[in-house]
Amino acid sequence: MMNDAFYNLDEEKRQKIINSGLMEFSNYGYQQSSTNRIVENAGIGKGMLFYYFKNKKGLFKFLVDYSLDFIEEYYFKQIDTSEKDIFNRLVKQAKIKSNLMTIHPHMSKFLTKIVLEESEHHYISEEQDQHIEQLQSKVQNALFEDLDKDLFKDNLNVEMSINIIKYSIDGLAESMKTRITHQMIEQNDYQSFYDEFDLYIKEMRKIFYKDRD
Amino acid sequence: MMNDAFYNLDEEKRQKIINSGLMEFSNYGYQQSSTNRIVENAGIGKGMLFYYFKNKKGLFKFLVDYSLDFIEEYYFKQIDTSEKDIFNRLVKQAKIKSNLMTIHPHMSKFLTKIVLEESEHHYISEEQDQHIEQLQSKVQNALFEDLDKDLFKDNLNVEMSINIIKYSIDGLAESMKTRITHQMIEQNDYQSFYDEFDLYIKEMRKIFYKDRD
DNA sequence: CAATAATTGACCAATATGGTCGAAAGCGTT
DNA sequence: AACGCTTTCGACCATATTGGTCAATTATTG
Repeated sequence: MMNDAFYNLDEEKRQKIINSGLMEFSNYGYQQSSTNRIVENAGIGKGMLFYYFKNKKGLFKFLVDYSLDFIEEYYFKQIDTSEKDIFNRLVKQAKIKSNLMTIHPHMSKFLTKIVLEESEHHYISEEQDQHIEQLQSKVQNALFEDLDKDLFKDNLNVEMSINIIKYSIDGLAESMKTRITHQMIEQNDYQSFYDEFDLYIKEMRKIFYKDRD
Repeated sequence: MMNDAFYNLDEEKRQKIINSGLMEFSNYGYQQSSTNRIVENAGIGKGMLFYYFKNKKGLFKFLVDYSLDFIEEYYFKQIDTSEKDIFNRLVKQAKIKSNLMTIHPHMSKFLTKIVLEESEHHYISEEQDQHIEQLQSKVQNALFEDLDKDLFKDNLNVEMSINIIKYSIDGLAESMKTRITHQMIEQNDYQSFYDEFDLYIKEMRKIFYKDRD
């Protein structure tokens, strides 16, 4: 599936190739993706792609494995279920997600695509499919397992409340993503977003959690 | 942009062509879309597409106009701002959305694409761009204008609450979309979803609105 | 310097692209 | 049936793109 040569490449070049592949596949899907564009964006000669990976399918499979392994390493090693407060946990998770975007801007979209789109499944092996399922249930656990339900107001349905909180934070993060301006990226100034985010968390604590005594 | 002949087509055929176009463009974006696939899915000869519309760009522009007009007609004529209860309003809006999916399964994705994706904007005229903006602000109004804020609990920030409610309903609808099974579609049985939806609405009323006396 | 590894891009057959056009078919009028 | 007009088709076109190959070149190593 992958030549040793690729493994021995210097990290910068490897990452450039990986990023180029992730971007292409996440933008176009497997079929419509072009190996020509991939090598162009990666800044390597056409031949190398087929030297490192024997063909297009080999590259795709490698990227699936790479992404799954990366997420497992990067994402789960940072989340601890000892945190019993759902807000702390979700905020931390949102931060991890946003950090991931700076390291691997296209991995998130790539993974979403291979998980959701039926058509991509033809190019994913049985093992990889199992790996994906296992990962998904791990996410579910990491988010909802072992929370302190006593923090919630007594009259609330905790499970529903947790979902409402999760949807809200996701929606809020999504809304912020579309509201980011070029100026903010250049100046690396996301303070107003952090502030807004904190305000919402505070408001939701007030809504869902018992009043502090 | 469009031949009269297309206008005089019988409705079924017209819709098949429109749907085929919407599907293609929403799945692949303008550049990657194939006129060959469009005519194939529409069940017409290649020549007809360029007889009705003079070229690919003409078809695309027509679809943009058609979709914007359709939404304006279909969507806004159904929403009334006399409804002062945010939940009633949002639930109605969710229903309209889901009805739209049965009439024009790909229009929603098509519109999302032309609104969000930078690349598609090259193929959209100035007028159309203005039409889009105007529509977006109308949506904003239709959702949030003229609500009865007294229904909310006194200690809540109403604006934030409304956003939380909106994100939750969107997230819930999205989650349900992915959980739909083939079986359910065949049997046209969405009762369990309606029930679940109602439960969430009831819970959120409890959370955000003052207790009934 | 020789052997080996890494790298390139011109090149390939195959396919797909947006678009054309001549021919045929339909259809209403005379 | 003969006419003119509109519709319809799909073979066809030049051009571009596809995934993939490979002879030739350059770096690296022993």
